[in-house]
Amino acid sequence: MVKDQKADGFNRSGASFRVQNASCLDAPHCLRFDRHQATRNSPFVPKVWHPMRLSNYFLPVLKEAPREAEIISHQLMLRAGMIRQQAAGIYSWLPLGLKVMRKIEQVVREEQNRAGAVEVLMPTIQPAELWKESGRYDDYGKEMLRIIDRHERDMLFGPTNEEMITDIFRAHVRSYKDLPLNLYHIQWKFRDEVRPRFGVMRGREFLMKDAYSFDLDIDASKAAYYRMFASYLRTFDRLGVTAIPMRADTGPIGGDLSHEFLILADTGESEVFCHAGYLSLDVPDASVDYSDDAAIAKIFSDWTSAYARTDEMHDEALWAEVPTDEQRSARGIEVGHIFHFGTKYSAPMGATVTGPDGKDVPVQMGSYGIGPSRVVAALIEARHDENGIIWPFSAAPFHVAIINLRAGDEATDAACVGAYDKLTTAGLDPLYDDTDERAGGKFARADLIGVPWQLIIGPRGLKEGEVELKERATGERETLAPEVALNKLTAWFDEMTERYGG
RNA sequence: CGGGGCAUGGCGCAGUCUGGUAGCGCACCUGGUUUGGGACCAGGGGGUCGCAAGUUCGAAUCUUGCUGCCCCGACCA
Repeated sequence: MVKDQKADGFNRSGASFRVQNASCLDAPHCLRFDRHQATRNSPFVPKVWHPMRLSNYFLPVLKEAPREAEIISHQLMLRAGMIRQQAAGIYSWLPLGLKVMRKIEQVVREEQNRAGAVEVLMPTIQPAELWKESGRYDDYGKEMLRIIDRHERDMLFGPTNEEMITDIFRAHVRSYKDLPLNLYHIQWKFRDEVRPRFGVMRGREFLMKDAYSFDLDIDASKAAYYRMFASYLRTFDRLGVTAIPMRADTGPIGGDLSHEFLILADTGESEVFCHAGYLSLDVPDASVDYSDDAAIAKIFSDWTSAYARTDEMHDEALWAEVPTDEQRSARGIEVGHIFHFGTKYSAPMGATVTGPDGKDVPVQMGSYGIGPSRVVAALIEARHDENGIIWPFSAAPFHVAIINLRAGDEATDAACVGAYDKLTTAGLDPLYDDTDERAGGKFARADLIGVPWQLIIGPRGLKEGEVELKERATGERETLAPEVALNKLTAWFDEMTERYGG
């Protein structure tokens, strides 16, 4: 932040640039024309553009949901201007949707890094050869989008990356001393689903974080699995939802140890059955020591000892052993899936390391997926009301909407801009609604896009030295002195950062 | 891929049965009055009615074929 700048960061002269809030991930600062402050006859009044001024932002909200949207998250994502459908199961991400997805991605990234995984980036397009080596080129079926390039080479749009990561591993790793190793990336995948549906919940193109672990033996590989397991618990906890690990079928990826993580939501796709104890189990906190195999194994054991299965894996006999008053059945959305699959890829593809005894052995592998694009929809399914979305702190596109009830009124504008500066200085990411819409429209829009707080500033309140603060989740409104409201927001921000900020 | 449905301006819809050359609400533009929970008045712009062929003097409307999208099922992060 430039220190000696006057409080009005949006000064009309446009003479000075402000250092952009680090949390803004948008386009570089540039000169734009502020249509709000422009007169009708001369709209080209250049000024410093701030992207988080709503009149300069791109937030195409809809009053009515398009007919094709059936489920609530799809409807709300369309209404809140987060996405635009381009074809069945294929979406453009508009600014608000992109911002949320990036925040989710960042939480996932931080927790992967914390658990010892190392980020890479593999391409979306892969050569068919690798898949012929593993035998999956023929097995994967029509879900894999096959492409022929200009040289008549068989290519494909990657539905997953086991083959490619195995290729990278075998090219660079020779010794058991380089293990354990866990590489992950966050990249777009394409699966040509027979029937895409529910918006980005089951799209054909989707963003996935996929991690791959490499270990010398099964015990070490299981320890790697447990670390990812623990990091998933932390990831979803930080995202403000309860995700319960459930024993899963291994599916086409194969393997013999697998769990799905399901967010509980009334509108979830699958029916789940679990022991009530899961709803109050402690999630490992930020001090978790991933180098302590025993501690991590205990987390795994604590989170898997009681019954928890989806309808597909449901076992009535085992379920009957759960005391009736401890049984909970609910709906869930799968947001993560982890597999241990041993040497399924390393053996056929020759990914071996030399062990301490001098013998080459194929590495033990596991893979670990979370779909950030799906998590966006899943969070909405889990957290919404009749007025719109209710974002958790970590995924919220903005922390607070500053609602100017009389845009153009000098004192009100100044108060809003002053609040904006104080909040950004404190680290918050506010959205300043400086449009000249009516109050009702602004409130409805702020509710719809689900920003945690609304700071409502108007001339009537200012005359009494008051502003209003509304909490989105509860709907509670308080009339406060501006300083008190700002202090409350910054205190909230500090507390949330402490609790969910990683 | 099996079953069902839909396709008319940016969004939501009427008009189709019973053919006569397209309408409503929201949104958008202009002017004015407004402004603390989705304002009002006046004026205005925007649609080859998914595509193609056919029937007819005439097709959004009838016939045939195709395409796209949505829902249920099988499949899946």
